[in-house]
Amino acid sequence: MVVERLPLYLRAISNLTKQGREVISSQDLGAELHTTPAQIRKDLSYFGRFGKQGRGYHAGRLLEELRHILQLDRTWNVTLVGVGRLGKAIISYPGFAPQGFRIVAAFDADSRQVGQLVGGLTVQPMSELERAVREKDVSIAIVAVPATQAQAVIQDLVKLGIRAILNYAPVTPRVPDSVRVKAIDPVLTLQSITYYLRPDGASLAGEEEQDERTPV
Amino acid sequence: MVVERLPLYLRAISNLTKQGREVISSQDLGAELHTTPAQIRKDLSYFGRFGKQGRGYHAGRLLEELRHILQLDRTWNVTLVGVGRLGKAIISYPGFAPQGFRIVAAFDADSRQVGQLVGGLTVQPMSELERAVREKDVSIAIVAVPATQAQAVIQDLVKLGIRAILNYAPVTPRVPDSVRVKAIDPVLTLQSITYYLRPDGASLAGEEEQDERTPV
DNA sequence: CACTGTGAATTGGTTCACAGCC
DNA sequence: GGCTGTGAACCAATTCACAGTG
Repeated sequence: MVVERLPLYLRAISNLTKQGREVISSQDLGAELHTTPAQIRKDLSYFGRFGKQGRGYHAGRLLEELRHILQLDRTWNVTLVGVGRLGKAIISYPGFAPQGFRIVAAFDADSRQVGQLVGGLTVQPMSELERAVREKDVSIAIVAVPATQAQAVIQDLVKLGIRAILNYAPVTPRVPDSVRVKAIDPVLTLQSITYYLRPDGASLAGEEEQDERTPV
Repeated sequence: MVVERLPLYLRAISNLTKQGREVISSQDLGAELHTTPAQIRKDLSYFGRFGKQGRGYHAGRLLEELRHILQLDRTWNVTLVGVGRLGKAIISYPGFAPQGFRIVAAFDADSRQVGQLVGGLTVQPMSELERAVREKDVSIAIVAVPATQAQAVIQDLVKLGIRAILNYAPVTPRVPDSVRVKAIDPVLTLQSITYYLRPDGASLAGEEEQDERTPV
């Protein structure tokens, strides 16, 4: 839970830095992300003492500390499995690389996709997956295959030693505890959002806090 | 929190139903989603008494109840703002319609996009947004614009009476409490996942439970 | 004097365990 | 006998409030 918020802090600090801020307080960060300053101080204090009483946090220092904690002070090679419409959009998404996530190989079980050039990568057959994971030091996989294939693909990935999966398929796969799976499913997200769209402000059960959960 | 899990239950029940199951227990659902049966019973009991002691839950009945609770027993008109690469992928994604989410209009501030036909929709200029929201009874918007424009676009949407936003832009927008925002940001997701990818099983701070957060 | 870091208090969420019913 | 529904017990997360410090 705390860890899920750190990237948000990272982003906010980065924004404030771009606006020229050198020193920022938990107050500032709270305003940017609309959370409470106490929450932010508690979260940060969980990992160390990064601030100066009476002043606040040095933006550059805090940025580096957080990047280090999250292991974002290196690049990560990522493999993509499933190069359908969604997979193609993912490969072409320009937001990963600047944050140190490089998609270094793409695979598809459909032979019609194999060989195709997508976003600078040649789509490879699944049989090449093992070699790529081994040779390119890949520990993160993005799964964008149809639901029916997802569990099998994920099982393969786990067998090859993948330790983290970003799962776009609408399934809840079974994986060993040592593997982290994060799901991105806009339909699921919309399906919970509608709960709150009642005519007035009526609620069926006890009211909940606004959440704005970090993704998918 | 509970509400975020209901769509997952919905999906699991739907799967089990397709496999021919008529009656399902919290045990079954727990196995499918790997959560504890107790969690599932508690969650469901929060909204009513849907099961039969000694038997379990009637799948069809439970499905309908959950769909009703989440207001998924109707269709929802959705508008999309931002028809760049990401927006185009969203429009073309075939997963929304079967679940009752219909993208009924698409907008872009870039005049080069306007007029284009994407996934059966003609991209409209932002000036038409107000009319569309009013005439088509839209209460959900999907935002897929660049970060720089996101806050302004979301402010407009709120002003037009939009009550829920699925936000793909990498910003944490400020909205009134009455508006629900859910973010989908794969980069943020990857940035927290790397925390756990330490060489051995080492951890910087207290170990956390696996989460597999529902999306984004 | 402003702001952090943090124990203590509180709130919320999950798990336990069992009474009640089919 | 099997399984739900639910108080009670437990555990986790957030908020409070203030001592300590630059």
